[in-house]
Amino acid sequence: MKRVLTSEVSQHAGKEIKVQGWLHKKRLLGGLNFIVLRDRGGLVQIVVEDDAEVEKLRGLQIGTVLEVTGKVHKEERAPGGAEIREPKITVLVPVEHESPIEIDKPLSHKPENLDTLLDNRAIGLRNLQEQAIFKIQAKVLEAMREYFKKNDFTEMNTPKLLAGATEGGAEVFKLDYFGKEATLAQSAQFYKQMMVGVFERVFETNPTYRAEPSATTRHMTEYITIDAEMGFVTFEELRSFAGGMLHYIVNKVWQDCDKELKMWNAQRPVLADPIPSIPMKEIHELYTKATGTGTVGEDDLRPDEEKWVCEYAKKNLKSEAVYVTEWPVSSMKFYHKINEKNPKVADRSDLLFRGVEIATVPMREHRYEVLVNQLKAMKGDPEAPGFKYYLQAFQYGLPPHGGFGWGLERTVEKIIGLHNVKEATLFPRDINRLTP
RNA sequence: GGGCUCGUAGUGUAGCGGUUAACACGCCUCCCUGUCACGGAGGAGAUCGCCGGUUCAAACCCGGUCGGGCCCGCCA
Repeated sequence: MKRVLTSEVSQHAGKEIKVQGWLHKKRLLGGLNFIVLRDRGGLVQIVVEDDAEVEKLRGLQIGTVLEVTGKVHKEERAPGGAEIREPKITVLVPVEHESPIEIDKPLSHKPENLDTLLDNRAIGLRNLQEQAIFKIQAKVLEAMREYFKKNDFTEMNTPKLLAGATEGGAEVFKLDYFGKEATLAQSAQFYKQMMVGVFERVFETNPTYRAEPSATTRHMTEYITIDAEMGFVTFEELRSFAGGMLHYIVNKVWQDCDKELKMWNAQRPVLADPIPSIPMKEIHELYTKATGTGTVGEDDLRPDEEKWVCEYAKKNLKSEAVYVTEWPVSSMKFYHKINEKNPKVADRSDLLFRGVEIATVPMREHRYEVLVNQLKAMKGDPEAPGFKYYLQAFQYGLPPHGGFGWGLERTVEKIIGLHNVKEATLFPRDINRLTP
């Protein structure tokens, strides 16, 4: 007999079927008993009246792997409108140990309980509500891929084992590479720019590694970056493209993930089109005026300031996402493009969404000589292995281009309304966690 | 790296000097023919993170230590 998925059981009313899955819940009432079976399609209720069948489950815990054959009945009182009766139960894999965490009701996501949640991840993820986070994550990725493909991007994969740091700033992980020192990629930056010379438009969705000793709700040492780069593009076009992607993601997720979003009571974000922009200087002034905390003159936004400006944009600009523009050159990377009209600022925008930065969206300096000079000015050696091959691409012709690095887990966290990026990561890695 | 906090049955919490450490969920036994957070009766399960100190007496106070969390810095 062919296996039927729980989600398709109701289509087999009146027929004998076989289902396979995990014991999700036992409700033993006595003469009439209900067990709930979970498979990739969801849940199905099985009514067990035969004592001998009930007895097969004695001592077996949630998680036990079962095969059940029985007759499908349309039944209004059953969840999903159908159930399996007169079952013959076969225990495929008995589980005798009690589950370390419960999987049939919402798990605690309180910060102080995160350790339990993550230590028992393999079991906890069987919880339907936990699964929903990652179905939404998969949908976000699907939406991004679709959006890239519609815009004629080529998907690629660049190496994560590197000879040297790809850019200044973030700390890198160092490791032994057959006696030489290698690093883990802290960004696909250089490779995606090189690939502009090949495909014009490229993207990848791969891990990024940062050895930052950060212990916050927004940082991990390994996370997925959606890296994109496009040639022959103006700053305005680039910003419009990235903003369009957030719109596309939200539309897609709210179209396809209704059930999952409801499990978390996720509220659809209000987004203006185009995503509004506020220069950093103006944000500092507004924030200082509103809170009394003096940030005027600073070359970055404080975390609290990022939250504040998102609230401000929601209230005044009808958008829960906002671009921070006109970044001072004092905090720019050597490969960023300095604004042609105002040399005090770089052509960079950070996309803030519901209080956190989810993407950095800058233009790159594409002129070889200018780029080398900017590198040297920041004490970089153009001959170093980390830079040499990167610069080669420019020497042989790269058009004006720009791109972005977009944090997948932060995006999912904020779409759902979670409070820690680790909640939106299957097996998070941070300064305190390397397992499971 | 700095600051502030928290470690009590499998899980989530209460207790904050004084007999046997309490409650909920889960687990075990029994009852229960429409449950769906089933209900009812009973039961098992905790050297109160660890080490030391103060005290007649420490889960509780003090010091140290280990492990978390949150914020800042840094970063996406």
